[in-house]
Amino acid sequence: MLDIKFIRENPDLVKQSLKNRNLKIDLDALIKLDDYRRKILLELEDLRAKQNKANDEINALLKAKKDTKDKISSMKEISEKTKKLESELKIADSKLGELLLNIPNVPHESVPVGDPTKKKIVRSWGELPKKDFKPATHIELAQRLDIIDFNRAAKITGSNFILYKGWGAKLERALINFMLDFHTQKHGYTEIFPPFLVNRASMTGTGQLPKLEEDMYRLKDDDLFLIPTAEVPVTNIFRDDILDEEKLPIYYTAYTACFRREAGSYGKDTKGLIRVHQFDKVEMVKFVRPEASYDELEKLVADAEDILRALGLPYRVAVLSTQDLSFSASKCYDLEAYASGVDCWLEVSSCSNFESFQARRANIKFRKKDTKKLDFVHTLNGSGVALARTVAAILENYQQKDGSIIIPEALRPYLDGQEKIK
RNA sequence: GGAAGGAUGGCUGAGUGGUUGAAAGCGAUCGCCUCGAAAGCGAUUAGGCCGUAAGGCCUCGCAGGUUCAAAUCCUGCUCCUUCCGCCA
Repeated sequence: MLDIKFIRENPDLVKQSLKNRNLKIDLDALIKLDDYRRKILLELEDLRAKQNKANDEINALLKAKKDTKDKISSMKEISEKTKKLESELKIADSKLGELLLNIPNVPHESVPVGDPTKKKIVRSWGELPKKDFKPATHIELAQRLDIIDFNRAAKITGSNFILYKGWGAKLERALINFMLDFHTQKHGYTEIFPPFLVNRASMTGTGQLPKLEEDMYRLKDDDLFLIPTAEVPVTNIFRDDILDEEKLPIYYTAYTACFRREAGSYGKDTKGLIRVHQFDKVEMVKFVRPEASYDELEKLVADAEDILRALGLPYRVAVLSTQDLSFSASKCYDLEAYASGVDCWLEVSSCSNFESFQARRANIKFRKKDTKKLDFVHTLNGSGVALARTVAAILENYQQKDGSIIIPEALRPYLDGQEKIK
């Protein structure tokens, strides 16, 4: 979340950022509430100071074995006033806290302003595959090769779930291992295997709650949530912690399944692997010094790109515009892999800098080496990369005229040295 | 799921109503000593809010309550440990 002090001191900047995100939030009401809160706080502190003083006096009287009756009875009134103010303050605090939790991060100045069409392609890599036949979609290919069974997944669970089978299941597992090995061996990440269920505090820490509760799978009896991304458990590793500056930057990578209700997105990309309720993803998460976070973001994107290059998937990199930016992010690059069957650029990675937004919510600090003072870390995360769509791109781009799939070389060591799925 | 015990600063741990934001020890940092180090000695060593500052206020797992006054008493909750049960 944003620092209330920052909002108070930069109201116009925050208002402009809300406008750029196309959100209508009454910031003046929030500032007014904060004024009220601070006024009460001042009064209350004054009363408490009186109480503390009186306590010392009563104590001194007791020590001197003198009568304390008058003093105590005169303090009763103040005690009641204090209680009243305390409850008023509590109400104001919780209202303000709620409002603050719903203010999104301020986009970085380099982020294009406007609706999602304003996103900017900053670079691309690879040749679009040219085939002398009409490429099939991953759905057709998967069914023909009997490596994904959409119908039985729907029977077992519901629509938009995936059941991988045979070489499909193996391919999925190979991709996970390949990506984890790549990031740990070549990019210096430490591997994490976190819980797939998290509590409310964790979901609030990374910014999914309170705004996006209806997009999450929730276990009502236990008030736990299925993670929508490994970002949630991995970022929350350091919730309420103070890190040493020497330990920064910290790079973590984790495979997890990701669960998304995708409420309200019916009818959009609902076929095949493009939009599903459960998918696998290898995620990268960074904890860095504030000055370093934008350089780290570039490196993070490069780390994700390396995966797509190693897999030989043509892709492009886009900076998202202010209205496309997620709630907690200040800047985000999307990686889009081209898939020839559906003839679409598929979003397979989102790499974001959250600056101190998540760190403030989750209370993740570090102690500066020189001044010994505390400051919030900056957090970043990026997919490296999301699997279902990547599988679609691999199947479609590597398909042969006979319907078989050439396995990208980088994956062969993970697939018994096999060169083809047929 | 049942029973018992516990949660205090970076760590260990004292503290059962008022001078305790908190003893003591460890660790850490700085200084003295030393050629250098160890040992020893001395000092410093929680975070947040308000304030230019002086200073004030808050915080002893969380939330309520009792009281003039709560780390300390009461209630609820969360988490941890141990034992039993169940279980991959």
